[in-house]
Order: sequence, then C-alpha cells, then structure tokens
Amino acid sequence: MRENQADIGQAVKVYKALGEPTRIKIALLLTEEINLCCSDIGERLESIAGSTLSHHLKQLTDCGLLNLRKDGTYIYYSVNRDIAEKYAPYLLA
Amino acid sequence: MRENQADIGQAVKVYKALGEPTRIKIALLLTEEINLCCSDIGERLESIAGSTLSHHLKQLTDCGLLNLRKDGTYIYYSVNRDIAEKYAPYLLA
DNA sequence: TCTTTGTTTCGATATTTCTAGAAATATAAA
DNA sequence: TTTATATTTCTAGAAATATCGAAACAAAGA
Repeated sequence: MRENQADIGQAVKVYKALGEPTRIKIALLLTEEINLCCSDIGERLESIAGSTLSHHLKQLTDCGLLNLRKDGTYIYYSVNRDIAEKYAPYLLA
Repeated sequence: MRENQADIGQAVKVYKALGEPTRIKIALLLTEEINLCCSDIGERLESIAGSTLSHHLKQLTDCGLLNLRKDGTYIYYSVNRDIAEKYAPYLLA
C-alpha cells in the first residue's frame, strides 16, 4: 500500500462529511463568503433546525475541513484551504 | 451560488462513495493496480462477501469514479482519472 | 449438457445517520 | 440579575446504509 494510506482515516472523514447535500452546500457557501456564523449559515439554507445545523458543522470541523473562530457569542466558520486542497479542491474551483 | 453548484449531485455521490473505508480502499487499490476484477479486489481486502463487494463497486461506478470493462466472465475495473482529478485528486497522489 | 467460476440480485438484520424538539450552556446587553 | 440571542447536547423516531447468505444469472470449458 502507498504512504498516503496512512491518513486514510482523515480522508474517509472528509469525504463522509462532504457526501451529504446540506454539508457540501455549507462547505461551498463558506468558500464564497467568509466569516459566517452558525445562524448566518442557517439563514442561507432553507428551513433547518439549529440542532441539525450544529450537528453538520461539527462533522465538518471534526474532519478538519472547517476552522472556527469564537468571538463572543458567535462562532465564525471558514474553510481550511490546506485540507480542501488536499482532499477536495473541487470546493475551491 | 456558483456555477459548480450545478453538478453538486455528482459531487455528493462521489464523496458519499469515498466516505466509507472499504470503498476508499478499493479506489486507492485501483490507482495502484489496474485491471483488477471483482474477485481480485476481494482477495486484496480482508474477508468481504462477494455480495457486499458488488454493492460497493456499484456505488463507485454509479458515481462515475470507476470505469468497467467486461471481458468474458470477468469485469475489470479502473479509476476514471477525469472524475478523480476533478473531485478527489488525493486518490492519484 | 453439465459443471465451474465470476458477479449480481434478493431478503433480512444490524448499524449508522439525519432530523428535530426540548433542555442546557454561554455570552452579551438591559 | 434578568432577558435575549447563539450554540450545543440529549433524546428519540425515521430513513438510509452495510453486511451477509442464498438464490439467480452469465460465460466458459469439460
């Protein structure tokens, strides 16, 4: 097997995160607009419960694809470009 | 939204296919060795039922990531490099 | 034709995932 | 402190997915 088999675990997580319509929309959204917080993202999607959105954002951050920055009550999300370029540059195209 | 939102459907399918350990192993396997048939792939994975393998291969081909070539009783699989490069060049690295 | 080998389909079960509401936590502002 | 807003956690039901064994299908060869 090749050396990149080593981090197949992260690859699976990243692809699993992107293999769901709502989450890939979030990822694409964050490549267009930076500095969106959880509720901003919720407004740009159609009718999604906050708890559901939180669940999706957790998967996207857990796999390393999204960075977060806390600012008071808000949490701002952004795409980790290194991870996106490595696994899914399609997002940045 | 951006123009690449158009084929988000295929992107979701590709990433869903790759977001599972067995399937990403199959994809990586096929970037190393070409001309493997279903049972060859089965031998290189550990204890997987033929029906399960068939199910995984179907998802990988349905999303466009794998090509297949029938030759008599055998079906040989290969990675579709255009699709891999577009969505997951990580596979070819 | 019969047999063997390779692959898929079917049926069933176990597990995972998606989704949302309610409750909890955190921070800021009145 | 009380209130309001932002986000997460808990819980549960519904839907999707993974897995396998058995049966079916397909092609090759004896």
